[in-house]
Amino acid sequence: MLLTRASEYALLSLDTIRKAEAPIGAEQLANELCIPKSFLAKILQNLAKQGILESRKGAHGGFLLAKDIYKIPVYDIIFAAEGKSPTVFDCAQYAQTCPNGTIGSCAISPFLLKFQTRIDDFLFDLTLGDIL
Amino acid sequence: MLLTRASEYALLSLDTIRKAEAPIGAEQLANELCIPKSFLAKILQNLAKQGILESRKGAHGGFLLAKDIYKIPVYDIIFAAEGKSPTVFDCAQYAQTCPNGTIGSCAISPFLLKFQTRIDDFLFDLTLGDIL
DNA sequence: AAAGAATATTATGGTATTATGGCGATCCAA
DNA sequence: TTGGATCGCCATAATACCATAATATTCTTT
Repeated sequence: MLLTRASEYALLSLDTIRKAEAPIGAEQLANELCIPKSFLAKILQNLAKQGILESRKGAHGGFLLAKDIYKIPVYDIIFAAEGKSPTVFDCAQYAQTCPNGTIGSCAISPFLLKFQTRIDDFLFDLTLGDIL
Repeated sequence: MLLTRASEYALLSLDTIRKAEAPIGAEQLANELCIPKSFLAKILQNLAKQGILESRKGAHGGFLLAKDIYKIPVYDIIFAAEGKSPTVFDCAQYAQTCPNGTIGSCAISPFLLKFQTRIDDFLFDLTLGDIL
């Protein structure tokens, strides 16, 4: 699978957060969406680091959107949630056992690159506002 | 990752097989491509079942292409190699723990569907001949 | 100061991927 | 017809990653 639950949770959370008027806490969000609290907290933190969410500590704190939903590419959300960009096939990861050791220059490299580019472009051009 | 090594091995194998004039055995192919024999054998068998490869037993047997490379969608190859179609995100697999239990009708379903369709279309229209 | 809430770190069970080995069934060729 | 070559199938090990849990710490508002 290209995406894991982290991305699902991230997108669902953002949908709830954008509808709220005040900051929402991780725990409340976890309850509303029936998502494990700890797991969600980590995802929200990553979204905040990426500049997608703003986090406020202390009483009446929580998370809120940091920018306009039409200025947040879906790509950024997924990258933050997964901790890496969604990849078709990661040659580098298999460097040790790449047949012939021809990383990036084998018969199927052009195909993989083109495929990857298609996906990246799609996710870059699409904003959170477009899909909600 | 969207694809596993099974797809990589399948595509590399098909590239070698199409260049050969006589059937190639699984063992020889494994040696040439530096791929574990048993693992490769299973993949080749799946490609044969799918009608992409033809298998010949006995002396001077092996695998050869069953049809023209421009009539083999990359989608079919991946499906055969992976044992399933490449999915962006499989909601059904998480049916038990889907937030709100709204499978296929949550806020992000339309996005997931559109994304999946893009990938499917890309792989359907692309043939083995196009990428080699 | 005290309470509320994010932040950070570590650990763990489960599951999919990846890889291996062996043996039987089948087929071709001499 | 006989023997070697090859596919076909099953069971299993090892590895890696996903998803989750638990806990302690830091920060901020009231």
